[in-house]
Amino acid sequence: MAENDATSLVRRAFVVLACFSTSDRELSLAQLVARTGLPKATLHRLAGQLIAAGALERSGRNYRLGVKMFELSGAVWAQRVLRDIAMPFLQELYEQTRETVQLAMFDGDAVLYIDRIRGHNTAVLPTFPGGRMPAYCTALGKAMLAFSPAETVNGIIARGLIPLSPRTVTTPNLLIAQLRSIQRTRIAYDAEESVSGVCCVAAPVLGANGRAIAAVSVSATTPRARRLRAESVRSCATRIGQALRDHSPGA
Amino acid sequence: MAENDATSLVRRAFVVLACFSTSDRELSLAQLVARTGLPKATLHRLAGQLIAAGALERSGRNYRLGVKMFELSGAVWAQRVLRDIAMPFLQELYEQTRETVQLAMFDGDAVLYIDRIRGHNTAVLPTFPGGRMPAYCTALGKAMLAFSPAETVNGIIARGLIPLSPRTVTTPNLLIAQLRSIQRTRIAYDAEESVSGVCCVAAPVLGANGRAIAAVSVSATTPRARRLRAESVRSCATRIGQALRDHSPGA
DNA sequence: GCGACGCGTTCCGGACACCGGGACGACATG
DNA sequence: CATGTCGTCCCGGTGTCCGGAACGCGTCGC
Repeated sequence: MAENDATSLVRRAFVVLACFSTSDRELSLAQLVARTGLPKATLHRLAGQLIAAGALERSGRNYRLGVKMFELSGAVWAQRVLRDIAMPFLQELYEQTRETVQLAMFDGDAVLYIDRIRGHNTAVLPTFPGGRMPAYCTALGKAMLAFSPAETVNGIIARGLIPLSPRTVTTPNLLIAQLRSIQRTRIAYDAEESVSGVCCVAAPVLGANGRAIAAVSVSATTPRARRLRAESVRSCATRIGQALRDHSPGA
Repeated sequence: MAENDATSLVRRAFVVLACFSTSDRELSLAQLVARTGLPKATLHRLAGQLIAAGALERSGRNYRLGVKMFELSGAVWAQRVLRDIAMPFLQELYEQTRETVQLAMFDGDAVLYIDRIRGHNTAVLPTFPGGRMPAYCTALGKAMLAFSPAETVNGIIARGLIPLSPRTVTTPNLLIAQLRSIQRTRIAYDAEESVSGVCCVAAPVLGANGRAIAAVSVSATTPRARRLRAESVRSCATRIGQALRDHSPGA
């Protein structure tokens, strides 16, 4: 485990917290040891300190993230402002489509999900606010990649297009062609490329400089996806972009 | 500053992170020093470590919370499950009312806001997901207090009912009478008690044991508040409670 | 029942990551 | 120019942190 190279306590603390970022609700001390490579006694003490700080909680003999981590997230300004401004538009898009609506930003090589509106009987997605997915195989990611610097795209291609589903596009030329199309149409599709059985239409939220700040998407199970209206998504994204510019002129 | 008693580095780290939990988007090193009482060199180093961990970011000479803090929040299971399950119902409530809908949990003496749906031209509230407010002067808080152990209520009263607005209820007997009424009706009101110019109707989400797990509210500016339908809010809360029980039988 | 194993908790001598006062350069102001 | 405030860096000192080891508990297989 590369993370046991960490010598700084703060770094170690966040390595431990990050262990919970996957699908695990709770982890035992032994599991944390296995994941971080930190010595058991060290980890036990660190976990105790994280509990005292509210970052972790006990659940029986297991640990889970504490409410403090939720609370601190509200103060992450970039996400909060985007979410606040986008919410009315996302809400309208949901009403127009009756399918799951998602808002995401770009972070590293990944899509970082910011918010989501879903109704009864909408597609069950593995994504959630705070979650991440590789950019190259999600409509949201591609929508943003198409309006990102070429170095970003090239970097992602160089690091490899690992398949996430049987339909993931893994050839650089095909991805680049898709991004070219998105640059023209401002609409990105994900035809079961990230999640089998789910299709997605996304559009980039652009800043004043033409770069992607975020993206909006509508997702549906494949049989229902033919009803997804690209124009609604694109319009929503455009209006969010405008609302952001109105909120922070010069941004 | 009481927090400078902290000797554990983890504790100090979270004291620093908590400085951003208020309304400040960014803080300078000097402001962090003033707020935490930690020595400047110590703080400078700690902030650097938090940056390395992704918990803080630089913005010019200032600091702000980093994207990592948003990302970790997605893994706080209790909030995530509640939010996921409640979302379709919140969405319906928004459509019925066209006013700001909020979902909250109870944490310590405070309401912790979990999610919010708002539209164009809805009331501007100072609350946001991750934010907190005293329980005794918010409809959400009172809805939950009414279905909490008596010790909880007595503790809050003993610690003092500090006014948040000119309309905040600060006499224990009146609060208790309100809670009695809420126990009968399952509806709580906030008539400009927490925020001047804003009224709120809330209902508790009850667990199988009759205790409040969370609460739902609709807020509107005072002139529009007479249209708020208590029955819609109560029905929404009841259905969320049922959905939670279906999701985790025995909880 | 007994031994082995895995788990979490606790102890304690050692050490090194962290501490913080102080120096320094940059910038703003009178 | 002098003063004050800011953020950054240095470095000797030290106390918080480290982690191996021991321990108690529970489970499982023989």
